[in-house]
Amino acid sequence: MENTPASNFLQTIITEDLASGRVREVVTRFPPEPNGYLHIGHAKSISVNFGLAEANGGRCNLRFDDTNPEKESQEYIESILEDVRWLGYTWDGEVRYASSYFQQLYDWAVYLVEKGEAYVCDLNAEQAREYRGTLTEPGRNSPYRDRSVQENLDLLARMRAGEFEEGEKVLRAKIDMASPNMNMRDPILYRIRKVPHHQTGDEWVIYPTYDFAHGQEDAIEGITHSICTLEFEDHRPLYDWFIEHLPVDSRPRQYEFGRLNPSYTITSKRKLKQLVEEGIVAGWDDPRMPTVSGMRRRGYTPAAIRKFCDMIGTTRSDGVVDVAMLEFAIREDLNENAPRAMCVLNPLKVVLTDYPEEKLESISAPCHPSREEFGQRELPFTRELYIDADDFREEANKKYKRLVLGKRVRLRNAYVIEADEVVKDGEGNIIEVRAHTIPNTLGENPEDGIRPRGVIHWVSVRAGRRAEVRLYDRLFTDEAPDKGENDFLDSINPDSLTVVEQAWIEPALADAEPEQGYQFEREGYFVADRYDHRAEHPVFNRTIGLRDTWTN
RNA sequence: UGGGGUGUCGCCAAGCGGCAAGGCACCGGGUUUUGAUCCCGGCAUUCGCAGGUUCGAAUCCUGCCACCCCAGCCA
Repeated sequence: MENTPASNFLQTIITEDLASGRVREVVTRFPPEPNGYLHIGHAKSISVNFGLAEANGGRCNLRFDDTNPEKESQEYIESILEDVRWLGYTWDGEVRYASSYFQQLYDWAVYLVEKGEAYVCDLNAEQAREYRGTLTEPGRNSPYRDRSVQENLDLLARMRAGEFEEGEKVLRAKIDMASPNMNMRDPILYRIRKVPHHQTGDEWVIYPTYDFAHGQEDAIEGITHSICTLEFEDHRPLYDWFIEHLPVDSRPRQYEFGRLNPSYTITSKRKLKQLVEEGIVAGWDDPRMPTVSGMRRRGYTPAAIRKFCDMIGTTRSDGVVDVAMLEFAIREDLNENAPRAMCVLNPLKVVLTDYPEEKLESISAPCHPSREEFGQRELPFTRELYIDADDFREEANKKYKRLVLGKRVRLRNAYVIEADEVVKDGEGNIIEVRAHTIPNTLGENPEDGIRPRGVIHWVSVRAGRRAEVRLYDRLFTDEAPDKGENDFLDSINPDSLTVVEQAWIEPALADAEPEQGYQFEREGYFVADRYDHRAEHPVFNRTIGLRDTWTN
């Protein structure tokens, strides 16, 4: 995998650390909590963490930060593993779990208690909030702050033994209730949760908080650069506090970068989960979802996602990235790598009156306009064809480069035809166009010098196959569905999915492998649905339309 | 009225005292059996604002403004 030596502030830090000898090797980690599916924002984090390790000859771990069993599940673990692999990354060694360090974390908690730097607090959640103060007022010390080491040790052991109920007691670090940084106001290290954990079962009834766990997990694994997003910046002093006050044998450092916010998209796990649970989308992997699995099903490729992550860069500024950049990345990949095919989405029958009824001609056409190695495919050509209804008008001005009554058009990869008359139903709708072929125009221009006005795609009525095509559009109509007071559900795009039940495809397409991407010429990029596509019932999803610069 | 951040073209983003890279988008033109691709060309006398230092500033200093994050026993 080519890795552009992405120059960003993190690489600068790493380069200096390597040069100064602060670290001998770069070790990063991607630490998802298994409480939802990975989305495009995670893809950026993955790209940053694995990318930096790779670019510097280092390693990157995959570690589940599973410290809150209430919200986590094995299903999420499996989806995350699959997504990271699909994106093309290989983590160092085995998959890690924060939960496998629970005993070590507990021992360190005991260590802090023994040093008089942590205490068991009996304040309930509401009281704790009151004691914590506000952004502008300092907090007050908990009345339980000065318990003896002996008592704290006893209480902590009993918390672990399950002698207290949830919410009754917590273990807190003794730092500074007057700190302007809320995170330093005696943060909670352990809380009681009498729920089974997906990895440790019922072994524990107390669980460490993110703050008490994350840095130590990094230290245990020898992480040199612990990279996270901006909202954790205020936690860094606490992260460092634990590393300094605990007998850990490695000194990881935390660095933060700006989160990815694509326009017309939401990346809040909570809200994505809501879309799934309320049935607004078909699931976490619905092609309209910004999840890795959704994008996969939509037809995005790992290469395109990685390219996009490279394009947007890694900085500490917080902005909205135009989804057009993501769309550019997938178009660029598919333009280069997707075989071409023809599919008529809105069929209108054309009868070539000069073409014999029984005749079936097999026309060989290239699978890609510039990559010969893609080979050729056979296109059956017959008297009756389907073209797209939008590609025919009874009359039109010169700017309309398609079929017009009395005019000529090139059938892609086949003959030039000329429209002679239209057949309408009782309501005046055009139901058929009668036309004739211009002789010797297969691969040649008309001998009379009259050039066709354009090129349109087609599929044989007799030899073509019916297909279901799902046309996806952006899920939200608002550029920032999440912004300020906006309720993201108010800007759901009612037309984000249009199912075309009777599209017509060239026969070879029925045998497409699931997940194979194609360019349906003049229409866009499509992918054979990962789950529903079958030769007997072809199903294609529109990944993204072709760039369209046609201005009326 | 606390603390932590960020402000360079519509969007992303280089730049780190020597006189504004690149990409996306957009706008022209050329090629084309995809109104696609490709190819050429255009697109910030200006870097949130105001002062100051300097021969010289987006880059240094001062002040101001805007936006983001923090008061979960979530991560």
